[in-house]
Amino acid sequence: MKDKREQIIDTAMQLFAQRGFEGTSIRDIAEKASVNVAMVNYYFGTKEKLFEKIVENKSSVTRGLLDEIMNNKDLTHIKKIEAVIDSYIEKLFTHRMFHRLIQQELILNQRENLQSSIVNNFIPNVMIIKSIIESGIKQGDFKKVDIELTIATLTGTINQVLLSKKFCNRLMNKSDDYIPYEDVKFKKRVSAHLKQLMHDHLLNK
Amino acid sequence: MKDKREQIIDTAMQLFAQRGFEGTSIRDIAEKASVNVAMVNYYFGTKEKLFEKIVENKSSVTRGLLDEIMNNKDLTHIKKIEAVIDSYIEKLFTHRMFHRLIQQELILNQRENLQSSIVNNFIPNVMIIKSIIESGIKQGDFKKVDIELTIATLTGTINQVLLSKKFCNRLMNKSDDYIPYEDVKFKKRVSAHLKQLMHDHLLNK
DNA sequence: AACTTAATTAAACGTTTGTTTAATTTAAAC
DNA sequence: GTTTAAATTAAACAAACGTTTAATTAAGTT
Repeated sequence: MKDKREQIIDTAMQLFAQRGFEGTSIRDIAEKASVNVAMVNYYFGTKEKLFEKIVENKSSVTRGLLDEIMNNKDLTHIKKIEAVIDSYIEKLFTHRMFHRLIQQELILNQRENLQSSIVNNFIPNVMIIKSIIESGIKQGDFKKVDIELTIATLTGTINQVLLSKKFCNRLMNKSDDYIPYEDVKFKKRVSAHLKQLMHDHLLNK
Repeated sequence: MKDKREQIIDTAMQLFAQRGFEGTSIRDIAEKASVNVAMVNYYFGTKEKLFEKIVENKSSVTRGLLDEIMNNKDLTHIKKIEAVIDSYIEKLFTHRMFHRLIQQELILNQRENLQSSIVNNFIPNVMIIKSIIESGIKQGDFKKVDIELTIATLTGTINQVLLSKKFCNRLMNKSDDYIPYEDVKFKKRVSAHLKQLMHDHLLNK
């Protein structure tokens, strides 16, 4: 049995991701987490601080993986890009609730500090991918592409299928109750597409 | 001078797009639109109906353009794809407030009917692009790609730079007050990237 | 000019909201 | 077993919310 603090965080993240920050009341959270309403403010002070705590908590987990890929000298440039793709898909699909939450926060222009910290948290990842592509271009493995927009394509494609289940299912001709994100076959399909796309786009032939 | 009904719709769309549906109060809308609070309910009944009216209003405008492209027999397959890209960028950049609004609604899982109608509204566009790519493959102009995910890449890339100004500017190394969506050079850059990407990905060489 | 409908307003209504209080229970320390 | 602090509760609070009401003004019709 998780302790109540954790229970609140987990429940709040789910509800925030589903209904948005303003769309979720503290009473909603408390009820679903089976705790008293006052416990939320007791542990976190305010609703906004709870929100920040969620982002803070999860962000710390998602580091260091891309560094390994970049520094792995056994991999060619294109293999590194492939590893980045798989790492990204795995991470975002697994933590999709949290990912939806911060994407919403990015689109909304409320809470500037939080938005800044989210962006700042993402920039190092961008830089790593950027340096891989730059190196690939320098050494003649890759074509001279628009690096920043190529990164936008990578993340944008994943977001497009990840952020709305309904949209994804209609696009893929699946039924509404199908959950693509838990289907290994679907993950592999997205991975295969992005790898093919990057092969085509990056490699000098 | 616009009439008050229009003024309410325009203001509400802006605020909904910026702050979300629940994050925007009727009083906010009324104040910014310089009308009495009661006018919103007088014209639209409820806040939710106002929201639906906005989506309904705008959706009707955005049709018919892709059909022309598809049926234009002077264009090769790849030229059609290029035309689709430019048409999409133009449309989404111009109506970016509205686009943010419906993207938010897609991510949120509230208001199922509205979500369905948004998805339904988008599917015909998907089908047109799909049929272009299918035809291209059939006639040997295009490679056998993952059609659905290629469409996700097209829309996802645009969304990625369109939905959050702050994210876009940081990715592109621009200052925070720069508004990329009103800069023709930026539009052309996105267009050029997507065309290059689709050339690489689709064309049989 | 009288009448009718539409537009507009300020005020009020009942809920829901985030948060606080004050009292009570549980757990830990001595 | 007594003391002290932490955890938990039900109740209350003020503010903000969407919406309605009832009264007033403006516009259009006969």
